[in-house]
Amino acid sequence: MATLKDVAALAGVSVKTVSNVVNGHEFVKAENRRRVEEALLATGYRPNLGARNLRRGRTGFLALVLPELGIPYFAELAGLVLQAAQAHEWNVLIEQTLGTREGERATLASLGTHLIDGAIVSPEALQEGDFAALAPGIPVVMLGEHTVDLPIDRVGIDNVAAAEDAVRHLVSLGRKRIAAIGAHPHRGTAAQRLEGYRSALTTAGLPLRDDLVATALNYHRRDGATAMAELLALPEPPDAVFCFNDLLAVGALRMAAERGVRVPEDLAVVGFDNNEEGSYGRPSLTTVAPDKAAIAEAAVDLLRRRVETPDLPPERVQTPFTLEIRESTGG
Amino acid sequence: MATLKDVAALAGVSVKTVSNVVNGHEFVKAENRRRVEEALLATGYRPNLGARNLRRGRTGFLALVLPELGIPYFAELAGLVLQAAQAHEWNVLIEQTLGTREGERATLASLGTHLIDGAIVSPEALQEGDFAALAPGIPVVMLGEHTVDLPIDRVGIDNVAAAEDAVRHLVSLGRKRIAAIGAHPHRGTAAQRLEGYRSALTTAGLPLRDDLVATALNYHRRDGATAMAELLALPEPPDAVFCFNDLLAVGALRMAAERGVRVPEDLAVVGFDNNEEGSYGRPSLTTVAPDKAAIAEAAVDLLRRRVETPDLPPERVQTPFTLEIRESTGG
DNA sequence: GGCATTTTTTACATCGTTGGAACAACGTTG
DNA sequence: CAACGTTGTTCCAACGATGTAAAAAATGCC
Repeated sequence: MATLKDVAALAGVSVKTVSNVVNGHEFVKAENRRRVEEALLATGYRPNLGARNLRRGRTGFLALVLPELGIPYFAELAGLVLQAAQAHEWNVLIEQTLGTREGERATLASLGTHLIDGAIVSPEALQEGDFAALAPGIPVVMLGEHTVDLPIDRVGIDNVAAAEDAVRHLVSLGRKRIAAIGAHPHRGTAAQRLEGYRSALTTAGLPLRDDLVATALNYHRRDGATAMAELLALPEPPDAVFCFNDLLAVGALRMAAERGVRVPEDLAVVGFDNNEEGSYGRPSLTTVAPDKAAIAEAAVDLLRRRVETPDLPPERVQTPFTLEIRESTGG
Repeated sequence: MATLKDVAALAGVSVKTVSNVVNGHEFVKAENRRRVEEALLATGYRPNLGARNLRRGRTGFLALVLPELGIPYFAELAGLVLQAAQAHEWNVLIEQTLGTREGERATLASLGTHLIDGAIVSPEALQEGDFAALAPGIPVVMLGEHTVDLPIDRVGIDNVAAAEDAVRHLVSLGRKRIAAIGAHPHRGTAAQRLEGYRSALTTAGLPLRDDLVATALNYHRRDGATAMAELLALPEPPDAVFCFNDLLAVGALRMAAERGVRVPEDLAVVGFDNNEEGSYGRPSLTTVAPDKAAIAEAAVDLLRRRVETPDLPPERVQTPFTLEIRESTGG
């Protein structure tokens, strides 16, 4: 692979002159510029970005830390972040934590390897104190909620309001025994959605029944199915269920069908995330639809600002969402 | 951010000694090792991978070029490649081509920027001559089939045999009018699956009817729905359909349901890819299940071998697959 | 203790690039 | 024609890490 030195030798000028041409600096004589450009073509020169970045102190990389690409929400989000980053000439390095606390800690710690200009992190299991692992001085933008309150930039939707909207919709259908699937001891997002669920029930004058709140330690389809099975086994099973993500809802729908429960007649179901999967299922899934493109763009933009001006006060960006009403609630 | 120099100053030894400790070389006195390790902890040193790789002549990066992370198959595969790459201390850079020929050409051309040690490419629309854009000397492993026959490493399943299995299964159920969804003028994978479909029909003594082969220019859910609608509008609609991927099948299932066609009674459906989505739908989807982990591992491994020994003859690795029989064919 | 041998440490050059200083060539001006 | 500013070029150092070779220290042996 050709280096600046090779090009310079071929063009009969100094290395720096070639560098000047490559970087579009002025003050290069037309004659020399022509010869350098010729030599560039002849050698097929490509800058070694590693060396360039070493010299410039900027890497041109951004890390995207998320639980798992196998989860549609994160896969879709990752695709959008990739596109948003491209506009800022950033390459994206994706790191999977597999949703474990240890994985997240380790990944956070590895961010300090000078390889990246900053990181967008979607935490799931992080807890108090884990942020100490984060090398100081690395610009980070957090996605969604987390339980720890640190001075770090954040992007996300108003989860409480979104959950309230979802549950209010179920209330408006006349449902009385509205369950929730997805409570979690350590997830900030879960806590907020639970809060919205409770507040909507209270506002509607419905009782808060603990047996209608199902915990899910993971948010995969099978966890939704398991939780649904438990709810349906109650002496007074629910007539509606609000799932904290679409995968849980898909699992719940499947289990309801297996148990002969009709959706939406016997049971109305609402999800969260608006995965494309939900709109093609039978019944199609009513769901809270965060504007994922807005999240991706806001995160990349916020990160760019922080990289350029590290001393800005931390910011909290709220992105919009809508409620997509489909067949699973009779829409 | 601390550098080797800082650590060396703190420990009172030379930079190289610190480097030796970091890299686990022998011949470091216990006393010095202890002091260096102390200093490493105190400074929170992290190696600058850019600099290290510059020196080593290796970038530590691998590009994964694929159509779109929003497609479950590629998202799942990407997750597995990430994991496989980790074992070889490779960071993965994901590039989306959005499935367009121009996107793929452009990405291939940009691989030459010295940024990566090699690339794993899942081509979709590449055609004859497009490989010229690929900078020479860059190790590349191709996933799946492509129409061009070049001396390049490849990993994939036997698509002809897999399609034959799928269609043979439909034949064994007694279906007579077996349709296919997913024919495509320029996709190697589509050509192979079509070949398998035809050969299985011929072997079973069933006629090849062109009106039962639906083209899909994209492989998204909506394309499957569109194609299914066309097939169901035929004077003699099919009693089974083999979809070239699961997304097409999901769309087809949805459309069948909307038209009041019962699956599997009136119509048996088989997909391809074994997305988790398919196993939770109603009915759950019978599908060809490639061993994705094996594909990811084989690709990374093949790439490693090629990086280390560029002169090896190109290799073709076939990974295993199974047929998962579920409700959509009465399983 | 003197010498050879082994172990441990260090200085230096290097990877490919770019910023800055220094320098050269040039035309312009007083 | 000397002094000057402008334009264009080269040289050198540096980014942070590591391989090499040489220097230094420790060890063994007679």
